[in-house]
Amino acid sequence: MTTTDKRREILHSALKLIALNGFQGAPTALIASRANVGAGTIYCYFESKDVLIQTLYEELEIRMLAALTKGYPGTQPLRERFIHVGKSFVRYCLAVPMDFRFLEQFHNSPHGAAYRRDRILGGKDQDIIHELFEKAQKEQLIKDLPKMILMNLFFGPLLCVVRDHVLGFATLDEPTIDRTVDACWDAIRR
Amino acid sequence: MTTTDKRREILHSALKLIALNGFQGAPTALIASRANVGAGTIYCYFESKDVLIQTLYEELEIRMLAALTKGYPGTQPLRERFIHVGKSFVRYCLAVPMDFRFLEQFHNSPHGAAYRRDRILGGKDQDIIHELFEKAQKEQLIKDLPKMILMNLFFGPLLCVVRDHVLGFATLDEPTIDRTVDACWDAIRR
DNA sequence: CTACATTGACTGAGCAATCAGTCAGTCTGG
DNA sequence: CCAGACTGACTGATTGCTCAGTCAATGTAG
Repeated sequence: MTTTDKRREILHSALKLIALNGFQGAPTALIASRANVGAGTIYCYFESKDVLIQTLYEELEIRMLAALTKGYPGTQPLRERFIHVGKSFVRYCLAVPMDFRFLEQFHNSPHGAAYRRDRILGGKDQDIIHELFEKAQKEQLIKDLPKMILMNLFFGPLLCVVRDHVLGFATLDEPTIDRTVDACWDAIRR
Repeated sequence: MTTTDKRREILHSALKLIALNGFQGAPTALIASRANVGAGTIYCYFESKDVLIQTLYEELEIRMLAALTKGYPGTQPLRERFIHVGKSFVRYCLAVPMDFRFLEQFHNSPHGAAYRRDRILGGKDQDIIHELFEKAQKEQLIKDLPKMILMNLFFGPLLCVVRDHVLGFATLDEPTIDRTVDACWDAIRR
């Protein structure tokens, strides 16, 4: 087993434990043993448990953004772009439920709040999705509300619906996903 | 200070600490000292920390449901009832941000998942809000989607928007609240 | 004085992080 | 080609700390 394998095993085992049991239910000793690695090995690769978690978060966020961007219909009408992003978001989350649960745990923790504060107050929020909302607003296709509210109107329900599915409270099939994303568009369109 | 006062002080101090710092950041020793009470006194009133948290949750949930029900326009058109519930929800959460933060912490914890599972699978979910969605669906005023998805479409964005306000990422004024709730109605209406 | 409420030092469990030690793999001098 | 020195990735018992919960001692109301 190479050095990189161990690092990957540690990240994977941490992801799984945190997704299933929360930060509480993922002691370093358990992360190590599930990764078939000594307790100290974690600290060869990561300065602290916090750094491990932060690293994991950043990797998952990059993968998520890539999934939303993949196949992005940049030339089609804006409405189609919103629908694409919404569906991609739901499908990606359902495809990697562990990643989704981890991201949720992270967001609802002191880590998450701090991270978000940095991003928003640091003006670092600038990606394809922010662009999309700004353009649609300029073209008066969507309601005249603060961008953050529009984003919550669109993604808020999707987040809730995916959570309910992943936790086993509901079941999402393809047609239901499509119609839910359409409903989110109804919320923001003029 | 009477017996009841101490109980209330303990609950209040726990609420505040958990809302601000999460379950992690609310050790029983600190809850007790902030309540001007000995560490053992908590256990005169509550079997365990878990029971204390559960009790607190149930009290807050009752208050919240009361706030949504207050002034409920049971005779007006269904749309107006939705708007009333939506606005009441947002206003109440903004009025008691600590309660809101606590409820969020609770929902995003093992406690919350277990509680929710009991409610949903036990078929205990039957209140004025569920009634409202069912009636609107029977009258074909709202979309033909599973009730749980409709509820997420309506309340999901409100939850997100209130969270952003309470965490200081955004500011909600009255007109914005009104227009956001209207947008949530657009999401579910036919 | 009695019965009960309250206290806070204490206990044992569980935690993140450490570090002295191990050993497979690599290098070096003969 | 090989024996012996060396390296550093890896290990896991240990450390120091925090926490929920306990209980003997103390306070207090009737």
